[in-house]
Amino acid sequence: MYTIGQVAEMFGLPASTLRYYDKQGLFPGLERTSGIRRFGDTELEALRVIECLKKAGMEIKDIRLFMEWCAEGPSTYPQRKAMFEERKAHMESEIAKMNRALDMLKFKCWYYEQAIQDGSEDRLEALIPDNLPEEIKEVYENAHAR
Amino acid sequence: MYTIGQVAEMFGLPASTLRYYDKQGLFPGLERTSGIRRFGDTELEALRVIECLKKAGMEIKDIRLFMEWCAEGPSTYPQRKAMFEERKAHMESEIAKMNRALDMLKFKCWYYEQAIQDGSEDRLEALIPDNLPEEIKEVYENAHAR
DNA sequence: GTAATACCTAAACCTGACTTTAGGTCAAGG
DNA sequence: CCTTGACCTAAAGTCAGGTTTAGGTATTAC
Repeated sequence: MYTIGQVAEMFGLPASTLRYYDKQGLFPGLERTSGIRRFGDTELEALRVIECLKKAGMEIKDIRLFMEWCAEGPSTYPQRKAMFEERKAHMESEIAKMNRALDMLKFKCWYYEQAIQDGSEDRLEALIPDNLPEEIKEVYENAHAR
Repeated sequence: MYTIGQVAEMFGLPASTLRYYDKQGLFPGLERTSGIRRFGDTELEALRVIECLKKAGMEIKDIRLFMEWCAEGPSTYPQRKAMFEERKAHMESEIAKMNRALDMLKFKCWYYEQAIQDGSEDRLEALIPDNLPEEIKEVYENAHAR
């Protein structure tokens, strides 16, 4: 069992955030001894899941719903699974979009590299979009793909 | 040249957002005819870059800085390149983190699949962390890697 | 002529996710 | 004893990134 300060330390979060999560209902079964929160393995695992679901773009109120399902027992396995499946799909599409944005960034890095060498964008603008060198063509096309 | 409504349509954004971006200085050279905004190729390209940089986790005020550099001419190529390089690195690390979170989601999907079949988490809990089947072991380890 | 559209502005409002503030309890150390 | 540190609460404040509102102009459609 850990105090709020220890958990804050472990996860690199301010204690105020943990209190806030608790208030939002993210630790349904959290115990206390004389008013003081006691974080156990359940809560540490919950926190790992919270970090994951937040990175997956989920809102606090939906994470709370998941935590409530966990507290309800086996009857909610299907809902829990469906939530993870939905998040997985969402996240895969987010990662795909980010990779496209990343290709745009790569292209811009190459572009400014050239522009610095040339001293202007003139030569470069003549290359876009059909006369790009092989080395960068694919990145450019991926970045601009619909 | 396009009106705000046409651009909104093209990018699937509300016109209010485009006005907001303009107010935040994201279209430094935007022209107007009798008060009405006229979006040209420069602004469309700016908007593509804005969407990219937003996806890369950049704040509006930093995007404005970039747009101002663009308006200043070739002397700012190095700053612009540095900004993109920094964003590229940031984004690569974000994508890596998201892939770890995704592996957590994949693991949870598998976990609940099993739990539903078993009717409880008991057998499952005995498998974690050292007796997981090959099919899911790597995903689990990646998800929990420091 | 007047009504519907599409544009404009400034300013107020909203949301999510925290963070800060102000005030209080309690145990240990000097 | 009394101060320091770690905990507690409720409530107010903050911030980014928009969105909505209220009121106005200009063009086109009937």
